[in-house]
Amino acid sequence: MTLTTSEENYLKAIYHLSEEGKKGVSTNDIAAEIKTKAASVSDMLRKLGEKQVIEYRKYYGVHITEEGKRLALQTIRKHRLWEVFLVEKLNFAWDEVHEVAEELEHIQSPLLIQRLDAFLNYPKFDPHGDPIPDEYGDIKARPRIALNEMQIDQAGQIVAVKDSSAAFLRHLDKMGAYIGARIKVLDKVEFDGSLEILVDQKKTLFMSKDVAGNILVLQS
Amino acid sequence: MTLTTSEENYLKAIYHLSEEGKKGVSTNDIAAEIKTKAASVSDMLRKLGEKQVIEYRKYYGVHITEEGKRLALQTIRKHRLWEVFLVEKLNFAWDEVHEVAEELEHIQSPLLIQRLDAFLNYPKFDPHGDPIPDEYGDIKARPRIALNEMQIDQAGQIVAVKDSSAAFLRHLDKMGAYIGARIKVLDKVEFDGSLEILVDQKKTLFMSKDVAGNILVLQS
DNA sequence: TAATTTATTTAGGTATATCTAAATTTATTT
DNA sequence: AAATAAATTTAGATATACCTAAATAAATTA
Repeated sequence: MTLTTSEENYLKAIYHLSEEGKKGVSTNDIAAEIKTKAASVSDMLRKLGEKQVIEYRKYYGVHITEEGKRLALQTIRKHRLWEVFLVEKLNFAWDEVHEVAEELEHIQSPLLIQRLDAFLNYPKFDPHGDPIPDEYGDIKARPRIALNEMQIDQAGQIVAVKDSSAAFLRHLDKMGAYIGARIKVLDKVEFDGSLEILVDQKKTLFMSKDVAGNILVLQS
Repeated sequence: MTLTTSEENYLKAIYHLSEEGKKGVSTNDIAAEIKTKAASVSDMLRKLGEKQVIEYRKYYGVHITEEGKRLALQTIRKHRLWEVFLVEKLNFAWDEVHEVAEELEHIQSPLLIQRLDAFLNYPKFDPHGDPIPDEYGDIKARPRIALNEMQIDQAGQIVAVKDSSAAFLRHLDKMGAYIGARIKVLDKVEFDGSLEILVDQKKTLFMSKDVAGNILVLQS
């Protein structure tokens, strides 16, 4: 079973949307994710349904099949390995890699990915802290908590963001935080839920509850 | 001006065919090079003509324009840089890289290529000994020399054969030589012009002037 | 030079992946 | 439960990049 670039992109979007809620994924949600029109999505869902990578019941959304999940995870694996390469070897900033990885992930060569994985020393997480599936699609989970849910005096390391848009990543950088930073919650303001954070044991900064809710921390 | 993947492939083929003979490139030659049908080529030539990357006169073949040459050289640059990456960093054999590089060359990101170039330490030649154009399309020529024209004690690497018939390649193999082998000329016999060659710093062999004349070496 | 062969182009068709607009189904209100 | 709103699908177009078969131009041969 081989998929076109476009089919891979749809399947990846469906996989990501499936992970969020447990229910079926809607046509409109997919259209928003892919930045295309609902009519185009309907067309593609019929095709993906015929290829058995999703279960498609007209008007009732889709569920990804086991085979679909396997294929989506392979694409995700490639995307994240390329991101590691771009950041660690080519000195890209971690907020510059997404678009290029979006292209690189569609290169078809199992040998290439196998060798790239070895060259990068079998990384388990990408520069955004997201786990890299192994060649069988297995993911090493790492329990993460949203920063706004941490208690005062708790410490940890920023490992991911929920919304990884360039805009948000830039904002994070501007504040003085970054993925990989070691942080500690100094205070939580009762009034609006905002937090005072110590970064790398030297810099303190304030962030809103919403920003903190978008940051995932590995507690230590 | 941006070209589609397909347009880039046609332009690259036209560039390569242009380099061989100085005359216009024919529709059928392009079809053979791209492995497509003449009718498809005619369609594409009209399009490339409109984009001014070739001069197209119906029934009389095409000539590449300066802009077309510039774009073709950029694609060739990307292709060859990726080949270097695959061989030097991912341990691909030099004869395994072409297909993958054929895909990688179409990734659109000037920054990526700039960084890749730096990461590879600005290589001037790819693993086949072909020169890598710089970002302005300038090529550092390093003419390949026939093995029988080398001087005693000169060293290099076998990068190609003029006659690539199965019979000749079998003979080469039987002698203990192969494309990619590092060689050194130990002696040239005055009597018949035959040569004594050291292969991979361990094995010596003799070959006739005619055989040596069919082998192209990249001097080091 | 006329006839024939070869090369090339045009005409018309297929498949993918989009789109807009209209039709239809499902969900929500009143 | 009927009316309305929202979501989704279908119908019909467009663009790319192919294809085969037919038409036509150019080159070659008799």
